[in-house]
Amino acid sequence: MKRWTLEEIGKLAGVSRSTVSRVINDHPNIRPHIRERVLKVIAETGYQPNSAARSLASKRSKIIGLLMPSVVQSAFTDPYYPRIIQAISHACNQHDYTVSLFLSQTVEEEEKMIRRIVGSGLIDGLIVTADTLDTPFVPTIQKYSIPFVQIGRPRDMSIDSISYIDVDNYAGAHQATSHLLQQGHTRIAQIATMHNTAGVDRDRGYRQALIERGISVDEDLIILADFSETSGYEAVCSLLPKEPTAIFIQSDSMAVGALRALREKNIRVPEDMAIVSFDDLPVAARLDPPLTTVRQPIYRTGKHAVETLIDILNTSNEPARHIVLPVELVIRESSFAVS
Amino acid sequence: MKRWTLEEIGKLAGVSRSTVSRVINDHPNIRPHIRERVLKVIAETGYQPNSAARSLASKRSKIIGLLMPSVVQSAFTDPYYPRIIQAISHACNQHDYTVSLFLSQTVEEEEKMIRRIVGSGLIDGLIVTADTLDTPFVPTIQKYSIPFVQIGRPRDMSIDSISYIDVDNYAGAHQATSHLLQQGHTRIAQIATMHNTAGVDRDRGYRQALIERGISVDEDLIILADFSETSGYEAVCSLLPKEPTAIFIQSDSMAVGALRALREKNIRVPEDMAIVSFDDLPVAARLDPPLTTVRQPIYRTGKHAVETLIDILNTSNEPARHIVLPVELVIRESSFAVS
DNA sequence: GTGGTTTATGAGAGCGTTCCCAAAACATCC
DNA sequence: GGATGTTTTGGGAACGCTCTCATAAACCAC
Repeated sequence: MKRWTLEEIGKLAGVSRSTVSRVINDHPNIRPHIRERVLKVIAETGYQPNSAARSLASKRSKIIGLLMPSVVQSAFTDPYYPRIIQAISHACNQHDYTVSLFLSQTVEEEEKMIRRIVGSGLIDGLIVTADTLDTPFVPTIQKYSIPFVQIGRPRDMSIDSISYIDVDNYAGAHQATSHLLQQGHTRIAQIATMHNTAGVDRDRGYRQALIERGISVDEDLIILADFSETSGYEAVCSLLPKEPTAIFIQSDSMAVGALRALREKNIRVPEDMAIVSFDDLPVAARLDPPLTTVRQPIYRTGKHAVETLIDILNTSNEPARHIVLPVELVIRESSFAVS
Repeated sequence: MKRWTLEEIGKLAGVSRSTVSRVINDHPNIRPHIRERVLKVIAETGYQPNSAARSLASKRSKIIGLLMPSVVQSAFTDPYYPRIIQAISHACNQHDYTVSLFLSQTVEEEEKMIRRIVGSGLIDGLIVTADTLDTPFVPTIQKYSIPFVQIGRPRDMSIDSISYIDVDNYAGAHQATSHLLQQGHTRIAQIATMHNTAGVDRDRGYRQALIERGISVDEDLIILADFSETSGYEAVCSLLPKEPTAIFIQSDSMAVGALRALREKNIRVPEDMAIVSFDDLPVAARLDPPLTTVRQPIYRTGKHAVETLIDILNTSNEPARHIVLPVELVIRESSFAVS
């Protein structure tokens, strides 16, 4: 398959390089019959503009990077990440952008990678999944002043300058906890994480719901975990002596581990222990019993991230965009609401 | 952060553009003190070569594409894919390559995408996960004569011209089935898939193991499924009336569904039904009972794919490389071998 | 020193676009 | 039918690198 150039296409169509370029880039002020003639030649030859030349001349590569920091790696078993990757990839394709993937294992590697990517002008912008509260690469990225959006709210201090997409973790947790309260539970435990703002916000929602009902928060009923299945399992074990009647679990994957622990101890769900969790991953509906859980729109999160970034690229960086997507409590059997 | 050019770096170091270029690209014939002087300036300025200019001049982008065809999408819940993405990404970083991700939803989209990617010279090579037996994009890729490697053996007809990395599905299935035979089972069912060559090869291994023991294959005991958890569940249901005493299940994710079905029917594993499966995903060890399963080296598969592709890029396309990685039977409780 | 050989460096051209400016073509009006 | 204004087109320069070729510098032997 021959690689054509603008010049050649122009010659075939009887016009100049510039005109062909204008046709391709949808410039106004082209006489219709010329445009058609050019398009015909393009179609016949299968001409594709050379992307390197384009980037060089226009200073835009139409590539956006997806950076998932080192810590996420361990959590790569969580189906959340594949979903978000998928969403971002699709959205990029739709907008004629290409995604490049940057997964790093260690912090140093990360630093080096960012330098290389960002310094070389390979990418126009960056989507970053904010996993931890301390995101050492953010300063680096900002130094190069490359547009980026973060998935997940950054910590408060930097919130004004950073564009982000988040889901309403606070409201979701609030709803989940309120739902348990409505079932009459008063000793509602929480399996929580504090590594990222999602965890922090969910914790806030949980607390607020209790407070609104006049129930004081019992710190003993809050167990810290790390989003992994195993940590959910362990959290339940250490929670049982404290005799809660319900648990709000901050993620489905931890809930999987939790259910396993409860089954082993012969504790019935929801009769002896009501469970509400967060995410609504596909697995939630298939568990025994099916999980009541807060559905977060992962796909839309990814889509919004891409579209927001592209918008920033096409306009300007200011002001930072903040998008918070709504969540929805999906009631299934694990919380007893059905019976 | 200022973007420097070769010319500027050269001026600062008191040499020409060309010399700086040679230092960066590790050319021989540079006097050591000059090289040092240049390197010093590069370090001080934080200079990074512009990748667009590089690609344009050298006709190599140092980007490789990872193409996952439409059909894979549905199976994106299978942890296999995240793992392989991770492996490929890491391997690329290690070799100073960048990965671009191309997930397509529909076949037409795929076609269009390939044209755009491949025609524009954006990528140097392609890694393709071969999900189905019919891979309509392979001809398209070949038309553009862009180097690529496939993950998973292609169907026989095109095997000679295509480089691929595969795991030894045949041997794995053979081992798994033999293991069940050694436990004294004779009515060994199979939950099989035939969508891709992995499924076909595993089926062959299963059959061969039976035949070697003088047991004729009972086609009734082979149920077709599609790698999904749900299909595993359903397969078990339709298998039970036929009263097998053991099942070889072609993937862990189907085994998850299968175990769920067996638990619901109060059939004990491994006492009433021995299970051996394939993949050894993290979930396998955590199931109840832990799964005996054939471990395939997913991470190494990805790594080999990248390295093989880079090797092809640096040398020539001929002859096609074929790599088959060994697998290993991991014996846990679901097959009764422990007791 | 001289001549010849090797090694190290610099300058020019070219990669295939985009962008800008000037020229050409066309339209409008008196 | 010219003068004027507007739209459309073409050509030059630039983007920042690599690659080739020519030349300058260094080296070596005699």
